[in-house]
Amino acid sequence: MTMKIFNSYTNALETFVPRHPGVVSMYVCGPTVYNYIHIGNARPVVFFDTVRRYFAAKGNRVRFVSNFTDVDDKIIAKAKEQGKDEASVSQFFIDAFLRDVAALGSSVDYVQPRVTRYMDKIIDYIADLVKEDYAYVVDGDVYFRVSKFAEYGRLSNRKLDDLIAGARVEVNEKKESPLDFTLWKKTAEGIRWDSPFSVGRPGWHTECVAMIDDIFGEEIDIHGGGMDLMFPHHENEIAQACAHDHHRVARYWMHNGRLDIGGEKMSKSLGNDIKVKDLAGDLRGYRMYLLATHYRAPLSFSLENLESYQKEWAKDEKSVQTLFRTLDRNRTLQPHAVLSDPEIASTLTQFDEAMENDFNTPNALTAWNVLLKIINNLLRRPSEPSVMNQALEAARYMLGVLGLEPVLKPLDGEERALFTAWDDARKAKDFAAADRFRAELVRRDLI
RNA sequence: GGACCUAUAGCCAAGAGGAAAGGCAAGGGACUGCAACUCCCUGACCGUUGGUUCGAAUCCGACUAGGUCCUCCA
Repeated sequence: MTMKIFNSYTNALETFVPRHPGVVSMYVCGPTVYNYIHIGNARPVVFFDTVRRYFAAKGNRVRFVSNFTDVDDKIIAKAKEQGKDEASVSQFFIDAFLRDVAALGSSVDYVQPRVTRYMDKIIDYIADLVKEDYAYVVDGDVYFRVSKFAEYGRLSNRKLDDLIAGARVEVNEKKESPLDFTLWKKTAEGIRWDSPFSVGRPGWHTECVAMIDDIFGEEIDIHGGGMDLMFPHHENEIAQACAHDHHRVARYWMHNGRLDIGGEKMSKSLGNDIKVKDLAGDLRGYRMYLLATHYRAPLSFSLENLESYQKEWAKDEKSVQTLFRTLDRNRTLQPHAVLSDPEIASTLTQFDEAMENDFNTPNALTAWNVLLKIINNLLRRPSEPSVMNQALEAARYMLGVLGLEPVLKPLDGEERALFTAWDDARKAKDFAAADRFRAELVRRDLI
């Protein structure tokens, strides 16, 4: 099979070949930590984690990096408002972010560079751009000279003339061109650093390329983020990297589509923004909801749909748990089953084909549903332990890739005895006792 | 003003030129000591309208409705 990825840079479906065989390098734009993340922020968090899981499941070593933007006007404003320093504000929301990420079933085990800890490298990067004449200093501010980069606009498919025509009346007269973007801003307020240009702080476009250059030291395989970052942020990253590092940051650019609420943009002014931490119920149901739509398509959120997917996820998890417990009760659990059953094997093929087709997670979920039906049928009647173990193995693989991992715990002696007692009571037609044991099993969430 | 995206059953959603996947909800049936879970069966003039084609949900044009970007935003 061949991995196909839609490359936003070329606007085409391309065969994915990592630069170094067996190693996939990924960078995903992370959050500006001035608030809790909302449900739209969860989309790239879940999707790119799934990409990572798939590559890892296929035996690759995945080098996954995602930054924290902990220098920003909004953080400074928040710190001022709360009478704290910027570092404690950003640390608070970094912690909150990582809790949300974990609750969504995404791994928090990745490289997490922060702007505040990258200041020297960011300043050096900007200084290099100035030295090479790709950037210029005016009154302590530094701007990137877009006119020097002929390919500007290629990623977002824009023409320079259109951009200039559409540009707002530029209040900043220091810039040579309204398209030039800020690399460094001189400031007397808030968190700031000394630099060869002035005392100030960096613009937010340089951090990602400085981090990528430092951590990977070469063009990476995949750069991901939301479609709304394509312009200007990613365009600006490419411009800087081409000037400084002589490559386009990443060989494959991936952009996820936007999430809205009931067809309306989610925004504070409409009063319809929802924070991840405020969602009720198991967030893995939300993960399933997010993965049920292809990552590039727009997704319209509703609480009704969330509940529907949460219910579905609960049923799915229950089936796998029942399969696991049945094998456990019969002492026929095998740690690693070899997949020889053709029906089960074909669901795996179907699953992989979906994933290899530009991470078509909706179709991967369809393959999962086929396997789920097989599992439920195996559970309806006495079945071969070896086939059941294969089904469990396949389920673990698929759900592991999707980040929807059921909690599977072996039964302890007491639980095992309870199942036996229930069985015995039913066999003896002592239904009053059977109902008591059943109620206890339900109470313990074992059936 | 410029650049785009989306429109498939009550809801969610695949499919991207050759007989409309899947899930949820709903109805019917089966299993069960009674339940729950589960299983089986039942659903589509693919936004409207012109065109291209032997053949269009899929390609092209127009229209309608929503949305995005050009300005902080995943």
